[in-house]
Amino acid sequence: MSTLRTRFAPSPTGFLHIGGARTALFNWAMTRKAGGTFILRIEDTDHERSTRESEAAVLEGLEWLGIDWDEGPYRQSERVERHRAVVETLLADGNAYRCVCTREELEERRNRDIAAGGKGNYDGRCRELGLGPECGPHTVRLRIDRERALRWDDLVFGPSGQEASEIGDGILRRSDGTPLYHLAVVVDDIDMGITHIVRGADHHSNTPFQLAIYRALGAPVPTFAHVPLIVAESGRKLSKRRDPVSLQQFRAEGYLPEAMLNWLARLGWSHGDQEIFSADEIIEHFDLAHVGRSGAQADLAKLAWLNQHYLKQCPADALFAAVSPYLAAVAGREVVRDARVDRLLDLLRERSTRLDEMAEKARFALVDRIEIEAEAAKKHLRPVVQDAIEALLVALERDAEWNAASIEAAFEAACRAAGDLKLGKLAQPVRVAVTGTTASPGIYETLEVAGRERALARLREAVAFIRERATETGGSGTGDAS
RNA sequence: GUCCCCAUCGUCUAGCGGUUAGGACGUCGGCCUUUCAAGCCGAUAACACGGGUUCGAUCCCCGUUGGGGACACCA
Repeated sequence: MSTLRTRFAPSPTGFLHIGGARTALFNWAMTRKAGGTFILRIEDTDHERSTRESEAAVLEGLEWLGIDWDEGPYRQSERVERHRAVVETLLADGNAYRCVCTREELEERRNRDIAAGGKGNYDGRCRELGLGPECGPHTVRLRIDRERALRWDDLVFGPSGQEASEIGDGILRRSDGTPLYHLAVVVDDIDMGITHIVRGADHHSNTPFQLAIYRALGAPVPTFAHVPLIVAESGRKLSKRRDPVSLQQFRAEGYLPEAMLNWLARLGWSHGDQEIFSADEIIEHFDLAHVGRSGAQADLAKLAWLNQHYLKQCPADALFAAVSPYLAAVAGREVVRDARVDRLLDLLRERSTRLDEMAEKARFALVDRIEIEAEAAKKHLRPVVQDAIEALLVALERDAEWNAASIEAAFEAACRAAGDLKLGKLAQPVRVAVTGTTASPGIYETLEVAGRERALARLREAVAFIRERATETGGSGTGDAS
């Protein structure tokens, strides 16, 4: 057991998004590899935006991916008293001071400073005033030692940080008495004994200020690693409106957790030429040293490929469990698993990238009535094939076995009876008649899996359709002539 | 605007001074073939630009350009 302690600290202000999921994954993989302790902490100090529903969504998302934690979930909101006490200590020992500047004053001075070519940092007006608790409405600011550089060696970005003079004395506590995020995270991370902080690169520039808090508290500084952000396919920041970013959404669309995990892992991290990683392999090989420093675009095509890969090698029972809800949605009823359904899924897994798509392709074998695509009917259900279909019907009606081999024999007989018709000429019309579409598994398998009664009924309907069509066109044999 | 960061095929990336710049997804072509897939084979395609350093730069340094992030009494 190592002493490595990490944490994932999402704020429950919506769903778990893929950037957060990846951060969690990296933390988890690193911790599991080292045999450390992984802590989950919900940063819910923003009461306006935090909800219990999204907290549940976050936990659900992690569980779905198979990311487990050893401690927590803790809630930051439960620790506010501790945060307040820390601010008092800081105040008492002179590492923090009260500030009575109002927002308006602050903004005005800031603008003036920028106009004069300054950086717009807090000017330190209240820094040496020695304001006491009775000074009226006030915030509490950290007294940053301007002589000491705020630098650290980032495990991903390398030497990082800036001069203390580059940042102003930040606020630790609001005038309403509530602590700010920066103070809360640092205190929590210290109290929970976090040794390695792996988080999104959006915190890279926040780190100097947090470093200053660690110093003021006299606490050892943990090791930091900032992971580059995931960007949209447009190249820009992920947009909740335009881009698919919610883990729940991917899940609903029928992506397998294995595929999701694999995809997320390879987004910004690599291990030589290897593309396929199981959870165990990620743990075995994960290394922050091989996390890139540039942002990664979410490549949905790659996800689709991975998903099909996992679909293809999924054990039958697991596959059924995963598609079952989608099958039910298409069938309009619970679909019971049997040999025929397993066979169907085996045929479909090579033809689908997602579970919802797979269920849709299974429709012909699940429902009694299907719609024939107009275009397909027009092109394939023509008088030329009427005789052949009728011959096939005769042969199939005699087929009691009803498996791919026996059906194939029936097709051969029908083609012979129809004057040595080529199989292709018959297969496509039959496919359209039985599935309603021009694409499906092999024709024998398609019939097998559609079921004997359903297949025969649809073929009879097709014959009726062709007859009717011949009449409509005046019975002049237009179809035959073409 | 200020500060910080990033930069290899369309995308994810390998590379850590000397390589025909590799892999994967995608795309395109071929094979297979009763459709669609899958599979197999092949092709396309990159070191942003300009200066240095060096015998030699994708790799090290500087600048430019481009992109991203942070600058709240949000987290």
